[in-house]
Amino acid sequence: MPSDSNVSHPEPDVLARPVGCTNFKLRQLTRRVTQHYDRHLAQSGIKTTQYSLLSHVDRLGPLAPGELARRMDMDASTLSRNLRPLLAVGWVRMSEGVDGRSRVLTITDAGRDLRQEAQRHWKAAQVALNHQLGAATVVALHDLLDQGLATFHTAEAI
Amino acid sequence: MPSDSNVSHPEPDVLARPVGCTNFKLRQLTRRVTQHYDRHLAQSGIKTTQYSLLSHVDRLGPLAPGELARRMDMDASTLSRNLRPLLAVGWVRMSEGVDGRSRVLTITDAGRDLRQEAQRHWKAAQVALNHQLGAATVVALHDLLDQGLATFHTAEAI
DNA sequence: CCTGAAATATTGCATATACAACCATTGTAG
DNA sequence: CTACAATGGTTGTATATGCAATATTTCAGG
Repeated sequence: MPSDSNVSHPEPDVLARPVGCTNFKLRQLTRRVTQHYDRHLAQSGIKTTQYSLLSHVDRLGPLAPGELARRMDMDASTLSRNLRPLLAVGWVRMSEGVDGRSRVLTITDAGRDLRQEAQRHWKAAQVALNHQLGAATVVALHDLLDQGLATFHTAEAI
Repeated sequence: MPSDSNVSHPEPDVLARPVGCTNFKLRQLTRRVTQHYDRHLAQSGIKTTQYSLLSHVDRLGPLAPGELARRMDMDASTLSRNLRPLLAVGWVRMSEGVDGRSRVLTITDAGRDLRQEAQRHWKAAQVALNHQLGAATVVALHDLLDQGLATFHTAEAI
């Protein structure tokens, strides 16, 4: 049997043959897609990442920065800094927590207003993307991204 | 016909129903995957993004910064700055181009050596990812990412 | 009580990313 | 030839990202 093209392996031999760099492709598409969302959200004066952060603070209610970082699966220091503009502008408030160490994040009224306004633009961006890529493609992509996130979650040892 | 669940539309009605934010999911997975590659590549003292850049300069041969930016589908100013560390360390050289305006990028011998060394770690990272996610999943993901990139390419009007 | 480990958040440092504005050079229309 | 648009690249400004190191506070033993 010189060729195995008709053999139905559960996992083909691609295992040992990386076809292009997953990281590069991911970063490339992420750049493009972020620009797409940003162009829509620009009309509400907020970046997509900030909208994302604001939405999470809104939905996950008053909670500690560390907890939010875990939920959003990002480094605590990154979150700390990304919060800065939102705090400065007054869309989010940070108050003392139960401890002397911990803090609590709460969305403000202004923040909630902006979030509602921005949500319309986000939705437009998402719908436009669905149209451009085709709904089936987007659904399939989400499935794979979710699967990747579930598998990878936080740190794995080398 | 009250339900269309058995009708084979080419595009289901998901078009108008965004299921989660594509951008957030993409960014989230990109963060995780970049960390994965970076942990492997750390052993050769280079970041994944830099390895990517170095590889492109190597493969696409001597070429102008602008051209490289177009090929890698990134902003020229981003490329300009990302090149800085590679130039400083001497993995890439920038010389005068045909014009007084244009420049030419060339990989150096040191750069080529490092690239070869780093490539082993990149491959290990890619293989590990293939194992963790399953080859079929990675192949499917690449397909969707490529499809997205082809559709989206650079700027579209809102 | 005191001391060292654990938890929580932030800062130092380096890189990645892009838009807008800018400088230099070249090409072109008059 | 000269004024002006086009081209190629960098800089200004702002944000995103994470690792390592650093406070600060709490907690667990002794």
